Amino acid sequence: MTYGTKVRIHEPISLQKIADSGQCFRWTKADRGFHIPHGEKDLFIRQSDPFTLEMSCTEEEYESVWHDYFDLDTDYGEICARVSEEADPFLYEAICRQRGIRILKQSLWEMLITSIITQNRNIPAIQKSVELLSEKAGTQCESACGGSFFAFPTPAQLADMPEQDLQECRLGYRTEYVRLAAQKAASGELNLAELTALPDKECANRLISLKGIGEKVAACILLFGMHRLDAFPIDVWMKRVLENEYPNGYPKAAYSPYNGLYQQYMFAYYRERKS
DNA sequence: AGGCAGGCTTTTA
DNA sequence: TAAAAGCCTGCC
Repeated sequence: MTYGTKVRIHEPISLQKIADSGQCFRWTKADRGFHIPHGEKDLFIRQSDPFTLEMSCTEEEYESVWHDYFDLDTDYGEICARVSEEADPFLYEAICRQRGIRILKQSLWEMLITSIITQNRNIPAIQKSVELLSEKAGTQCESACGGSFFAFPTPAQLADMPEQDLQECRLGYRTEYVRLAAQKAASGELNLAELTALPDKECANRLISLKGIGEKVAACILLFGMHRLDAFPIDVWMKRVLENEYPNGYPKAAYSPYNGLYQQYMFAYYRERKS
């Protein structure tokens, strides 16, 4: 593998922390770095220090695709600096420890399906299902390494999967949820462009009207698929955080419009600390 | 109306 | 055997 493009960025990033943060399920370890499928392109990336990214793509592709994928135009330092150590020592510590996390700009469709799949499952199991779906229904694409990889299936590809193939993706009772969402997206009944135009609350409600999507999954889709940084998913880990660290209430209003971003630091910190 | 219990596929620890 | 980035249905 050749890493032809080297970029210096202005604030620290940690690929490892992003990989562990539970927002991407197709990253795999490769060559002291990671392999990342994204649409019909893929990337091999590694870092020699917190400010240097080495990538397999051309500079042009970095500028047009990957710079945005890693959300490098958002000033995380500024957003984190709003949190006061005196007022909120727990969040402050979480941010210090998890510095380098970013909210990736992944495909909305892929995040919609992936988020449905996450319910009641652990991360290795989620990764396996997403990979199986891609292998069985996704387009085979040419990889930057010379081999090939499978893109995440489009709505039509997913909707057209033979029953047998879909069953083999180990989705359990979520199989029906995935199929229904794919059929609606393929038919146009669910229009992702229209969804994107809705304000947070309406957007979440539209998603919740789909079978298999509740409040938590809808929040994940907003945060990870639409980059709505205020969306605040409360899963079992965040429930523990809120109960144990904020017995007198969490100052959600004060942290708008970045609740989702702060949540990501707390989620990662608490999970790491307790496991 | 809104809250709660029980069930759900499969994998992992 | 229980828990896992939860949601749905039925019941009260």
